[in-house]
Parts: sequence; structure tokens; C-alpha cells
Amino acid sequence: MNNSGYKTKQRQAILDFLIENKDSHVTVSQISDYLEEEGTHVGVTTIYRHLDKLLEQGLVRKYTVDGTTSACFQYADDEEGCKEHFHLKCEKCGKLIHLNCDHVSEMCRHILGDHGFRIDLFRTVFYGICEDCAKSQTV
Amino acid sequence: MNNSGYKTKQRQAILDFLIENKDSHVTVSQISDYLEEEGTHVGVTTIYRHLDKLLEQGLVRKYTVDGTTSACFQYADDEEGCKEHFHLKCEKCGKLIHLNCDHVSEMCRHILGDHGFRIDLFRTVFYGICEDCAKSQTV
DNA sequence: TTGCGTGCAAAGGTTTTGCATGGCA
DNA sequence: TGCCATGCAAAACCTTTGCACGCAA
Repeated sequence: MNNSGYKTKQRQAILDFLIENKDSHVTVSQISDYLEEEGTHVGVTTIYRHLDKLLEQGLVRKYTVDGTTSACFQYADDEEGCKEHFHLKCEKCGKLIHLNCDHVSEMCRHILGDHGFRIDLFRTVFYGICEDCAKSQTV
Repeated sequence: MNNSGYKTKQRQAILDFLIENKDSHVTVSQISDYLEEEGTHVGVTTIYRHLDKLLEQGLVRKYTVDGTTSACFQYADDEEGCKEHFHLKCEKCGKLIHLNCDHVSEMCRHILGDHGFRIDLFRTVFYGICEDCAKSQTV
């Protein structure tokens, strides 16, 4: 039943990094760059292959964020909190804000209950203008 | 004030196809293939460039759908109201739902008030699964 | 005629595949 | 030892850019 294959240092390094960053999402190049800096070189081929396996096992999620060219991966923490994770993307400065908010979670349930639409939280991005940019713009 | 440029048969052919398929989304290669079959060859470069312009003008929307590698485009009709309501995009059937809902508007104000983020309603799209697809999927 | 529009080719970036070697069990 | 894992190189894609030519106004 254990289909996770051999225990190798590459697999562990990738998994460690994903877990370490489970509150946000990372790209393959980010994983690659980080491991390189750590002194643990892992070929991108290996990273892609492990991510594919982890996807099948449901240990990570894959999604694309509008405006980016590469896929994003995030460790799939099965515990409560992580499913209520939203993204706010500032159209001005490009900043990506990770938002945990009860109001938004509730709206989500409302849309499912009253409109029958199940929102994919990991894929949905709110576009707009962040606080900092709004300030500097108004001036 | 008319920034739509010259009237060319390529531009018209692309626009026609988008309008014809305004109920779902299409990829660049689908546009290219269709026009090729129609006997109207249009280079992909031209298609990309027109789509970029149409995006700027707000005449089309751009999406990414999980499982696909290429971007999806959809004609944006009824321009008016779209600045005042949300959009739900079904990842299964491609349907675009225009949602007028007080709950959601309120959440919008909450995000502006408590998180300082002004959501751009025209650009923001909620990805997910619509009621019909959810039913047929569960069987 | 003027200047944008077009399309080919090439470049840039991400992801996948082939194949020989390396390493876990 | 037997296999899967790894990583390099190359291929396969999607998208963008450079440049010369075409065409709308």
C-alpha cells in the first residue's frame, strides 16, 4: 500500500521544502533554486517527477495563477485551516497576498449552499489594488 | 477614441469565432485550427496580438484551466453590468455565470474595509464546479 | 504614402521524454 | 542483485520578439 517508492534524499529535500512553505505556493524553479543554495542539487526532471507522484497521492496541489507562466505547487495539508486560503493579487505591484479570513470562508459556503457552485479555493485569485498601492496612487 | 486599429479580415475572423463561441472558452490553437479549416489562414502571432488588444479593451477574458497548458479566452459580452457583479467559471463545462448577490458584495466591502484591498470585479473570476456538473459527476 | 498589421523564423521559458548511470532495498 | 531513481540532453509545447513585407486608410 506504500506507493511512495524509495526513500531518497532528493525526495525528502523536496518534501521538506514543500512542508516548510505549506502556507504559500512554490514553483519548480523556486524549489530548484532553494535546493541549489542549500547545497543539495536536484535536477528539475526529478522535481517534476516527484511532484507528479505527490499529486497522485494527494499530498500536494497544483494550480496556475493568472498572469504567471509556471505552475504553482502547495503542500496539501489536510487539516482544517488550509482550505480557507485565498489569494489577493495586486494588479499594480503584483504582490500576492495570502488571506485567511472567516468572512470569505462564509461567503464560500453561501455560494455553495445558495448558488450550488463549489469554489476552488486554490485556483481562485482576487484581482484588485492593495492598500499600499491605493495610498501611493491617491497622493 | 477608437483604439481598435485597422479593420482587417484577420481581426474580424478572430472576433467572429470568439463571439460564435461566447458560451465557452477557446484556446489559441483552437482558433488557429478553426480558421485554417475555414480556409482563412491566420498566424498564431497575429492571434496572440489581437487577443492581447482585446484583453486591454475588455472585450475578452483570459483564463487558465487546470489540466491544460495553454490559456483560454472567452468573449466578454454585456460589458455594463460586469463591473458590478462577480463571475463564476466552471472548470468542467466552461460555463460563465454572472452572479449578483448581496452576500458577495458585502464580502467585497469587508475586504476593502478590513483588509484594505479593492477588488477588481471585472477581472476577478471564481473558479470552481457548477451545480450541473457537480450532479453529473457524482452520479 | 504612412504606419499599423501580418506572418515567418527564431528566441525564451516551462515541462516532458530518452537513455545511461546511480543508489535503495 | 534487481529495480527504481536520478540527471543530463534533447524534444515538445506555448508564447513572445525581431524583422521584412503587406495592406488599410
